[in-house]
Amino acid sequence: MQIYNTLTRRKEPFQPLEPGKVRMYVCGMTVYDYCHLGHARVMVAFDVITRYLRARGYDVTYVRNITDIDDKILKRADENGESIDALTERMIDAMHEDEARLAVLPPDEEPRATRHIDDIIAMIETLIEKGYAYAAENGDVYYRVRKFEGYGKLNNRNLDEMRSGARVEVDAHKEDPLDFVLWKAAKAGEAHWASPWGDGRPGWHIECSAMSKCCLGETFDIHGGGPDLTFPHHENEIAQSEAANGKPFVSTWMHAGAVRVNQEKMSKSLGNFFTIRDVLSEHDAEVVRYLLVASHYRSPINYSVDSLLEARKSLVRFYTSLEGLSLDASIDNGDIAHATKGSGFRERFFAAMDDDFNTPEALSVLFDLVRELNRVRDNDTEQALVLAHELKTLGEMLGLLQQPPEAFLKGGQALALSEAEIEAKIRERAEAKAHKDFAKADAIRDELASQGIVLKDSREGTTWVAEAT
RNA sequence: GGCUGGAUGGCAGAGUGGUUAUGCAGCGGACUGCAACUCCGUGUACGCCGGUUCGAUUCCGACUCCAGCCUCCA
Repeated sequence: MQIYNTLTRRKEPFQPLEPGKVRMYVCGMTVYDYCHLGHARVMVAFDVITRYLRARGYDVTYVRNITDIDDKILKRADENGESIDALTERMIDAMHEDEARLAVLPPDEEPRATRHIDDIIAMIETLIEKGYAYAAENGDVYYRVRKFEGYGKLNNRNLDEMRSGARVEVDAHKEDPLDFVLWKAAKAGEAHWASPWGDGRPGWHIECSAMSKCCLGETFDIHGGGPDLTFPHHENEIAQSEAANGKPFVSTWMHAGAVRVNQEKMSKSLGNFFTIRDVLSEHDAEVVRYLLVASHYRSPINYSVDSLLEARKSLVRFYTSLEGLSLDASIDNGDIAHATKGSGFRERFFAAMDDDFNTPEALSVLFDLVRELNRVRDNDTEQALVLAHELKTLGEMLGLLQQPPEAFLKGGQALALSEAEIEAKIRERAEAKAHKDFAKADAIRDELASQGIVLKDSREGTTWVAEAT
């Protein structure tokens, strides 16, 4: 396998520190608001990565943190007139709901900043002891950026150049404008924890250094996150962890691409974001997931209703080919391996995924598989079943194609008629057809079509599908 | 200004130093009472200018444009 490493800016052969085992940390959400599609992208991308690594036989430990104390949280709780706990619990529940609907499997651990204050304080103390941090008079503790030799290596940044054009906050308590805060003194009435430097709360970056160490150790395989975290967040994590531990922090840095709207990054600060729940109130969750998987995880994707409709059409093709084939456990896996031998779909799928998780390429293999399946399904049911089973198995590695086909094809749209009413119309039309009253039959079909219901006649009878609108 | 990516056919989106991506849409055919689904066939492509090469969309350099980061942001 090879994976693109942000640190070296190239694809590298993937070599876990411990053979057969992958330890991965992904920066999760700051829980002061509902997740938007940008968050969905990161969740889905690393979900696919985890699923595939496991399918590949790795024992994966996937840790994704929750930032549950932070300036934005304090502000929002205050605005809402609710407690910090109430706000963060509410948002964490919402996040779990959202990801479950998107078929994102839960990470193995979800450490929360507020539950690791001791680890955070311990790490800051180590940094002070080693001369990488200093406590200021106001009770803040800062990281001494110039002391860390490798600072800027993740982003290819030069400290002196940063200084000139930078919009770095000037703070009288800092020795150097580039220094960043590790511990923030609490103002009167703010949430706080006791520390050697007085009451306060952790800075944003330190929690990930402390929690990743706690959950995965001082050095681990993969660290991931959104596209806007490379600087300063991940750069600062490297500085903190490597200075404190005296060891390399992470082998492979992975960053997802941005979700855009009208060619502009979807973000909180631009206010152009769509929350996951808003999108899911109008669109099938699997369609949204498909949209995210249909592009490579590092490419930017542009969000639009048109792109969702296209995603739906692709899924319709997949599910249509699976429709009517009963896939139960009766198929023996050994038989499948034998029967699909030579077809090469699985090999091609794995080859695509081995190359930096190339999901678009992997999907193209599945489309080829579908064509083959449709070709054989009328005269070789056994082979069709084998292929359908293979399609579902490979689809699962992408978190797709696990619904009953009929459920997907008939659902996802708000229909004006109930299923029973539709069935009644179909019977009425069948009767008309039997009497060669094609005008009436066509009228019924057109009537249903106008309500987004497409009829499909076949030898076995008439079925229907909800059309994307 | 500095640092990253990117520019592919009507749209979306992979990939490759010389050979079909794939999906949607289009066109022709098969199937169908007519359709839908499906199958078969088919057209349209690699930002611009140079260089390397027998040959470049693919490698190198310049240019133009786009996006991201440099401030909280996934």
